[in-house]
Amino acid sequence: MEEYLPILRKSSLFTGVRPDEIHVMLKCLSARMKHFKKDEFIIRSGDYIRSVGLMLSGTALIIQEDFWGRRTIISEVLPGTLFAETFACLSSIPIEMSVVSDSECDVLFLDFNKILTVCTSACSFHTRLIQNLLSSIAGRNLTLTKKMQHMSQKTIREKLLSYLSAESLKNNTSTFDIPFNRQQLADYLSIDRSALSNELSKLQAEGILSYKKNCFTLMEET
Amino acid sequence: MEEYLPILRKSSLFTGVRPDEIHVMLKCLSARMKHFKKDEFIIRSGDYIRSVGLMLSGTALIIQEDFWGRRTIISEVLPGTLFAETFACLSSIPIEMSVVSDSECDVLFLDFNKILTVCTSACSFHTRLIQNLLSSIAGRNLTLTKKMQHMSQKTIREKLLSYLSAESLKNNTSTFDIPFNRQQLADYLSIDRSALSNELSKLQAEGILSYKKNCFTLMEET
DNA sequence: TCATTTCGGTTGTTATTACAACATTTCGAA
DNA sequence: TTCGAAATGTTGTAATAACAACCGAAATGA
Repeated sequence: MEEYLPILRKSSLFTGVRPDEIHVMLKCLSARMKHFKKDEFIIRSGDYIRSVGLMLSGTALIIQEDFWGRRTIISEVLPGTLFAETFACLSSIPIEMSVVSDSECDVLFLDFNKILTVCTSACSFHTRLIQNLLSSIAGRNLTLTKKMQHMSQKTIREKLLSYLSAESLKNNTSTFDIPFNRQQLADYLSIDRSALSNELSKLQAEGILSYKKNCFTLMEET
Repeated sequence: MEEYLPILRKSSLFTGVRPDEIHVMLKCLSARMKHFKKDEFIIRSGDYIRSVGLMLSGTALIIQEDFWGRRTIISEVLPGTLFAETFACLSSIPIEMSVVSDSECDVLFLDFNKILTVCTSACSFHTRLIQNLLSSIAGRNLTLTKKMQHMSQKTIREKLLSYLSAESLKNNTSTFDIPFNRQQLADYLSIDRSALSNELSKLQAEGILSYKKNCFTLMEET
């Protein structure tokens, strides 16, 4: 377990917690580690979740199956990633996706109720843990809300302007870098890459914005 | 304040809390009520939020402005609605939307840190409050994730099947009712209503599904 | 009951997008 | 520097969607 301390320290759940405290906390939370071989179910769709998972080593895939059994990979779980928090918070709803190991894995499971319930005054760190958990979920919330706003626009042009406008406001400047290359941006907005490039050209030609590589400038209305 | 007890009881924040307890809690949390006239800022974009808001009476609009100053209404805040939770959790990030009263309003503000920090053993209800807050945010998270999965599909057909498949799995049956009429479903998926109807017809003709009003049946693969 | 409105489906036209194929630029490694 | 690979931009075409206009059925309510 000791060996995974660096991973734990970097995880969103334990940010701001001193290494020596983490040790005490794991005891207090009766955390349990479990080993998985490749291609085992870590969480099975339909389960009722009472623990959050924290990937210590190895990788897993979050997978969803539709009515006809077609599988979609929702995301990858890398070391240090917290997963299943949402369904741990909503323990009355069965989880609608599976987590399957993609290599040998060590996973730490933390009982959700123990995180919530303050045990003794000595465990003051509970507050911090709860804060981190809330931040983690709220952060994802924010990410999703933003992406949704862009994606709910009808045309590629509107999606682009919605995204770039948000980036501009976030950075509080009309000139800014974006963290995506063209293909990544296209994937993020669920559009075609070449159509994206094309629309960018048009926007530039019309004087609505200008760009060079990943650096964009939005123009004030004339 | 007394008059608003029914509203508070119905709010997601106080579910599971006894009416007499709510009274004590409000004191303990040093909740403060504020009155707004129509068209006043309840929360201003760029603010750093440290309290969650709970609408007691009246309605407000959550509004966003883009780079060019174009306004979009994100949602409506009705009595009993909790708002600004996400940014209260992420207090280091300035809020990117404004809340503006759409009529005379009474709003209850609850200090976020006081909700998180357990004060005395007598205030055991903190745990419940935190649980409710987590559930609220996690619930929205789930809603957003689902919608995102449907919306990120490229064609209307794929969006529809993604949505219907999810509904089917949620209800654990291949025949189920959906809570939307055609226009609402189209709005939810950000597509055109007539195009939606059209695609439904085709899907039925192809024997992939059948429907009658809001009742749908998905067919097994032949 | 009848009148009216709302809702869902259909069709044709136009606009937008995806896709493929290819050109150009950029960048890093040999 | 030169070469090759990856990223980005451009263009044409086919597929798809939005939009408008319309019809009929169902719901509503006077």
